[in-house]
Amino acid sequence: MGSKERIQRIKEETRSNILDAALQIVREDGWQALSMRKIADKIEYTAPIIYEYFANKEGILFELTRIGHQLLLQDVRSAKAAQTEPDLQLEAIWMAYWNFAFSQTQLYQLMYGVDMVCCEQKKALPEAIASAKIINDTISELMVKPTPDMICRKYYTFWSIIHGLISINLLNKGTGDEMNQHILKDAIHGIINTIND
Amino acid sequence: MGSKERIQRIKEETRSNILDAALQIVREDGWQALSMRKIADKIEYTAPIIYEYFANKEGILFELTRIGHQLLLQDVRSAKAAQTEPDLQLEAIWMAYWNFAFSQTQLYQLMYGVDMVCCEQKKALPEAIASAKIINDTISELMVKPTPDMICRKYYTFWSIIHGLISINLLNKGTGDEMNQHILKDAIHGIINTIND
DNA sequence: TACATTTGCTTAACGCTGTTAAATAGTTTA
DNA sequence: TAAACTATTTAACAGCGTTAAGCAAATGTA
Repeated sequence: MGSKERIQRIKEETRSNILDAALQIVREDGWQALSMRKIADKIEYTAPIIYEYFANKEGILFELTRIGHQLLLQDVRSAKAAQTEPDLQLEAIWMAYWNFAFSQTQLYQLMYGVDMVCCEQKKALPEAIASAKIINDTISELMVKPTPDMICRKYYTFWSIIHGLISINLLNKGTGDEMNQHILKDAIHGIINTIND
Repeated sequence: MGSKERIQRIKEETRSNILDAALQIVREDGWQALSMRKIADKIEYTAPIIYEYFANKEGILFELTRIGHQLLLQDVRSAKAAQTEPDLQLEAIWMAYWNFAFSQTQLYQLMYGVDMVCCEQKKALPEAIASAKIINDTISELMVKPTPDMICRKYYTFWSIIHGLISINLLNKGTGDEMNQHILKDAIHGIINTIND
């Protein structure tokens, strides 16, 4: 009778289990180790079951990308809220990106990896847009005469150097050591100081 | 009789054909389309033949990485040679990186892609080291009191922002449009101007 | 209660992947 | 001419993403 909701509930649970299992496999053995059959093994089903919850493997990756952007958005919001001055807010936000990349490396790789799929959709992800908006707003607050074009340019400059530093550190299997964190802070201050040029 | 050399020659030719075929496939349909059988088709052999020239697929990727670093090294050398002043040399070198990324996108993806294989070997590649040395020397010439530590830090800062900007542009399927080239030049000048801070 | 239908799940299969071993054809050597 | 060696292919294995068919258990209906 009233088991409609119960069924719905365990279905959502299974869907969540699939995502959890996928992430667990990737954390243990990297993206190249992820397969539908391994996910199925982990949730104690067989592979075809997964296709009742996701259209295909890319669908799972897309959902994980979304989860990643959700988590990052939370961190960005907290970072901004923890500071009052725009310059400190901006620094805190980029440090949040940095920390996210090394604490959630696999999600970061998926979200910003070069060859990873789901490129088109990413742009449209509301969580990603929300994070970008927070950053743009903070940059705007720092400018004496902000124009959309200048804000965008500064945003790209910031994002490039952070993403670049992170990439190099991830490539070198580093965990974001002190020297590079130093470089990051230097670069952030450099851009902030010349933000009105 | 004297066909030993001829055989050697056509063997080297086949090896080269394998690499050419691989690169051609990747240029046409992307990295995910590359397979041993497709390479074999293109050179009009069957797949197992390839294993007499390369240990495995990763061996091909490694060799392509090497070729990429060789080409880039040439560009870097030309860029430096075309200028006399260190600051202009440095700008020209980074522009060479930028142009390489968009003219040889597939090789660039292989050389610096996040999830691509051959990570450990890359650091040891002599061509990659040679390019890095040229850049470090040029940075050193720009400094009034260069120390290894500071040179390294500036190198990382440069490389991060260039690699970051390139990544974003490649992700957005862009071809390195004018605005981002503008950002790149701005950033380079910014770092050069504060190189002694 | 008996039959029909739907649901949940598995098995089997297709075409693809990288890779290896066995078989075959072709050329060289004795 | 017979034996040895070389070049190349065919066949196969295990794994991949994905789909279709089958089965078994639960549900709805008479």
